[in-house]
Amino acid sequence: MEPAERFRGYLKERGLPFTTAREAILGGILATEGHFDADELHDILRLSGASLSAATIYRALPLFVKSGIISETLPAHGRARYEHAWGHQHHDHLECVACGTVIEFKDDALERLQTKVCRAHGFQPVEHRLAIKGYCADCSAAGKR
Amino acid sequence: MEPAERFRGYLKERGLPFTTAREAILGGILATEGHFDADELHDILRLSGASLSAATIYRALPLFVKSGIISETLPAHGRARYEHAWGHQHHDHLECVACGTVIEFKDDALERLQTKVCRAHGFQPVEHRLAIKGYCADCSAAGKR
DNA sequence: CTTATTGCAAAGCGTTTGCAAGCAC
DNA sequence: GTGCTTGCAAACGCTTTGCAATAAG
Repeated sequence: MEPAERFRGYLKERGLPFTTAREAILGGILATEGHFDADELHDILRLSGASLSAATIYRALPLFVKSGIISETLPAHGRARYEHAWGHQHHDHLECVACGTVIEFKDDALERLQTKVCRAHGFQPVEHRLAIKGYCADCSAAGKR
Repeated sequence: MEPAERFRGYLKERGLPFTTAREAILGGILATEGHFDADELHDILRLSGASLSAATIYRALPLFVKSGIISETLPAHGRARYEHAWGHQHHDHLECVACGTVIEFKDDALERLQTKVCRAHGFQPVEHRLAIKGYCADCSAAGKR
């Protein structure tokens, strides 16, 4: 199933309208590759001709999260950040503190160990988030550290 | 070395005064066991008789972070959070979404695997943060999930 | 035609900052 | 005394919300 299809289905299930604003925002989200925040999304929409108020974007974002199209990531600089979730399996992040690049990775052994730690504490995990900050290969080579 | 000693040393190194306000804030921080945010710290100080403005607390917190007494943790509910760092080795968190309890743990195998993942990506880690959200043993037993 | 959405502007919230008065050294 | 700190209140940036007008089904 495609994200657009899924989103329309989510709205229909709840009797919510698929407005032109929501259509534009969906397009804006799908046009981004990586991570984004509300303001960056607003800029993308402005550039693509759609002119929506910030309020509309802030009101729409939770719908996209609940429908599983995107998910919230760790906030940066005091702004909430989002990433694509639909069709993307769980992954963790390597964040370069010099250039801001985010490298996504997934390691099964790491996942298994986490499950093990949870079990040892009688803890029922729901989700987890691992972010490693440091210097990417390029910045490291360029002596930026 | 004790935290108080360390903090005074940090100030002295930079020719900064150890004011009564900073002394009170230091006391407030040491009086907390777990994690806290600026507002909770303010409350603790109010209860212990010291009456400081929020601005003073916000201005002091970076000094405590830089001196290594505390460190910033993942923000929650839009507020920056802190935890004791002095004398506490690195650890990760299990956060109960039902009762808010934070269980700290450390797992060497987990740490080693992370280092391995970084190496595989030519990434130079500086620090990492792992938070697992879910239900603690008590809440899980109480059927809160 | 009914109900939810939109834009606008105002309010909220945590955090930061300018300025005059007040301590630490 | 000199310089950094403090409190106050105003300013800030991100996000939320009340309200009247508007669009979706």
